[in-house]
Amino acid sequence: MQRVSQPTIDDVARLAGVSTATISRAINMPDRVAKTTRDKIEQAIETLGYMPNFGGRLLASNRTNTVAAVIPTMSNAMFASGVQAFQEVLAGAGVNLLIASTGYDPDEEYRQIRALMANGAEGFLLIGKDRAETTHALLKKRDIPYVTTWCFANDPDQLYAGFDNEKAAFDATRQVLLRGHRRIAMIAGITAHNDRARDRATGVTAAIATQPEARLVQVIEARYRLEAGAEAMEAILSSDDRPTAVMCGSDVLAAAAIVRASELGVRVPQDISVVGFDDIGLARVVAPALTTVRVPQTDMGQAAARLLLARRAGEVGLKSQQFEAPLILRGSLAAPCD
Amino acid sequence: MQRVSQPTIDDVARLAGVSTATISRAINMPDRVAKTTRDKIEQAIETLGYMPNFGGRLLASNRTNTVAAVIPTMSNAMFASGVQAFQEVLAGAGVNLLIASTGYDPDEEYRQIRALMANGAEGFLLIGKDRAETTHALLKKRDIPYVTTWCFANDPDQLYAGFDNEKAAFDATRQVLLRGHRRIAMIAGITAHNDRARDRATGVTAAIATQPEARLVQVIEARYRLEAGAEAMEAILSSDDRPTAVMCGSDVLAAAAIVRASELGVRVPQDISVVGFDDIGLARVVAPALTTVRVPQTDMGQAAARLLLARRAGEVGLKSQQFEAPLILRGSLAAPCD
DNA sequence: TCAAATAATGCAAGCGCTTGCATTTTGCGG
DNA sequence: CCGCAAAATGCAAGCGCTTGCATTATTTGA
Repeated sequence: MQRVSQPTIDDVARLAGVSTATISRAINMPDRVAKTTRDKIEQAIETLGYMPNFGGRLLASNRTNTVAAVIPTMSNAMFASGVQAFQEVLAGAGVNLLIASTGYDPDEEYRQIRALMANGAEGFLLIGKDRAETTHALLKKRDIPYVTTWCFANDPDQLYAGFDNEKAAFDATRQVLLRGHRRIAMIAGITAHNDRARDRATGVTAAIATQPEARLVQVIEARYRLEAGAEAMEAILSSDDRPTAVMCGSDVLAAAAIVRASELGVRVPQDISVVGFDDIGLARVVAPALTTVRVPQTDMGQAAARLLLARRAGEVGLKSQQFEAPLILRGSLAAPCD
Repeated sequence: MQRVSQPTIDDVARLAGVSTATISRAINMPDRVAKTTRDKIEQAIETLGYMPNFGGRLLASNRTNTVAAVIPTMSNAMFASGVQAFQEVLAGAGVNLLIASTGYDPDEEYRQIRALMANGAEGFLLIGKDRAETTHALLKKRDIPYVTTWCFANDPDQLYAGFDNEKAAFDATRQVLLRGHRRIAMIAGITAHNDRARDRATGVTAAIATQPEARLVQVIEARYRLEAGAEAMEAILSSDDRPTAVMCGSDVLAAAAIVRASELGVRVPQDISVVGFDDIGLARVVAPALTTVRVPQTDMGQAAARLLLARRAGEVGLKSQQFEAPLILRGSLAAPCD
C-alpha cells in the first residue's frame, strides 16, 4: 500500500513548532488557540498544502459529517428539487450528501443502505414507508437516524417530513367531482412496493365513493414513463365506457396522457379532463397546462435536512412535519361537456 | 466521546476463535480463508451484527470507495439521467457517490470540491471546463482523478466523457438553415462561467456565418428557467425584425418559448420554428414536440464512471470518450412560411 | 511415508487524528 | 514585582482496521 505522501499533522506541527494537539485544536476549535500560534499554524498549513486525513480524523472522532439520501430514481424530476433542497441545507451545515438509487426495489434499497452505512452515512433520507423489514432492523440496530419523506403518518416513533398522499389525492378528486365528473378513470403508478402510488389510488377511490352517482370506471397501473402514460390513455379512450376525467399518479403519466389524447383527436379538457400529481416542469409546458397536485418538494427536502441535523446534534423530542399538497388548477381540468 | 458500543473486529475474532487478521481477510479477500473458518466467521459476524468501522478501515487501507459528482444543479432534468447512469455504474463496482451542487458558481464549486475531498472523495465527476484556477490547482496537488463531462476537448492531460457543444449547435443550426431559415434568433443560457452555454452560442453563430444571406438577429441570455424562456420569447416576438427560427440553449428555454409563443397567438412552427438542446422529458410533451439536440446523458454518465473506476484501479493511458449529440427532428422545426 | 510446496492463520506494527489531563505561559490585581 | 487564576499548549493513549512477514497446518509427489 504505497501511499502518495501527503503532509500529515506531524509535518505541520514540526514546521509550526508546536504539538499536534495544538494543530488539531487550531483546526477544530480555533478560539482555544492563541492568535499568534494560530497564524503560525495557518501559515504552515498553507505552505504544506496540508489537508486533514479523513480516515484519521474519523477514527479518532467517530464522525463522518455525511448523510445519505436513498431515492427510487434520479432520472425523473419527481425527486430532483427535494434532493436539491436537502443538499443545500446540509451543505450550509457542512454536511456532505451521499446518494443512491433503488429503482423502486426494496431489496436494492436494503443493499444500498447497507453499503452507505458501511461508508460512513450517519443519517438517511428515505422515500416512502414501504420497505423491507430487514431494512428497519438494520437501521434500528445501529440506531441510525433517518427521516422518511414523500409521505406522512402519525407515528411518534418515526420522523416524517412529508405530506399525506391519500388526502392529497382525495382532495384533488373531490374537486374533480365538484365540477360534475361522474365517470372517472385512473392511471396509477405501480402500487407494489410503493405506498405513495397506493395511497394516491386509495385517495381517488375514497373520494369517488363519497359521491354515489360517481364511478371509478377503470384503473390502470403504469410505470412512471411517458410511453406508459400514453399507452394507458389509449386504452382508456378505446374503452366503451369512456370516462370524462382521468386522475393520474404522476405528472409524467398525465402529460403523456394529454399528448396521446390530442394525437388521437380527443380534446383536453373538452372531451376529457386530466389531472396530474407532482407539479414538475412538464406540467406547465404541456398543452393544455396540467391541473396537478403540487408536491412540496422543497419544503420536504429542507425540513428533512433540518430534522436530520437536529437529531445528529442530539436534539430529542423532534416532531414530524406535515405539508400541504394542494391542487393547482390549470387548463387540463374543466367541467364535463356531455 | 462516548461511543455507542458497536462490536469491533476484536469481538468477532474472539467469538470466532481466530485472529483479527483472519477476520479482515475473510471480509476483504474471502478466498484466502478456508471455507470452514469463513463459515465460523460469518456466523460470528451475523450473531454480533458486526459491521466494519469505516474510519478504522479507511485509516488502515487509505481507501474510501467514494467518488463525488459536482454539478450545477439537480433541480433540472438536465443532469439527472447522466448522474443516474453514473451512480448505477459506480454502485455496480461497490463505489459510493457523494453529490454536491454549485448553482453555476465557480467559487462554490471550489468550496464543494474542497469539502468533498476532506470527506473522502477519491475522484470527481465535473461538469464543463469553466472552473476556478484554484480548483485545478487543488485537484492537481492531491493528484485526485477526475473526469470532465458535458463537454469535450482534445487534451491528452484531461479525461473527458462528453460531446462537443459547439459542433452539436453548429450541426443543428445547419439543419435549420438547410430548411431555408435566414433570420434566426437565439435564447442562450447565461454564458458567464459556462462553457457549454458559450460553445452552443458559438456554434449557432458559426453556422449562420457559413450562410451569407443568413443573420443572427438577436441573442438573449436567460437562466435555465421556464419564466426566463417565456420572457425571452416574448422579447423576440415583439421585435420588429422577427426571426423565423429560434435556437435555444436548453429544452427548458425552448419549451417555455413555445408555450409563450402559443399564448401570444404565434404558431409554431408555421410562424416561427423553435429548436432546443438537451432532449429531456419536456421536449416530448410540449406541443408541437420539440426538435432538439440530444445530449447523450446516459452514455456520458456511464463512460465517466468507467473511466474513473479504471483510473482508480491504476490503469493508465486511458482515453477520453466523445459522443454524438444529434438533432432529433420533431414538430417544432419546419421550413419558414414567409 | 516423508520432505517439500502450498495454503491458512497469527503477530504486531502502524495508519493520522482527537482529547482528557498535566504542565507551562500569560495576564492582572494588589 | 509577586501570586494566582485563566489561558494556552503539550503529552500520550487510544480509535478499529489492514497487511507484511512469520509460523503452523495441509496437501502433494515420489
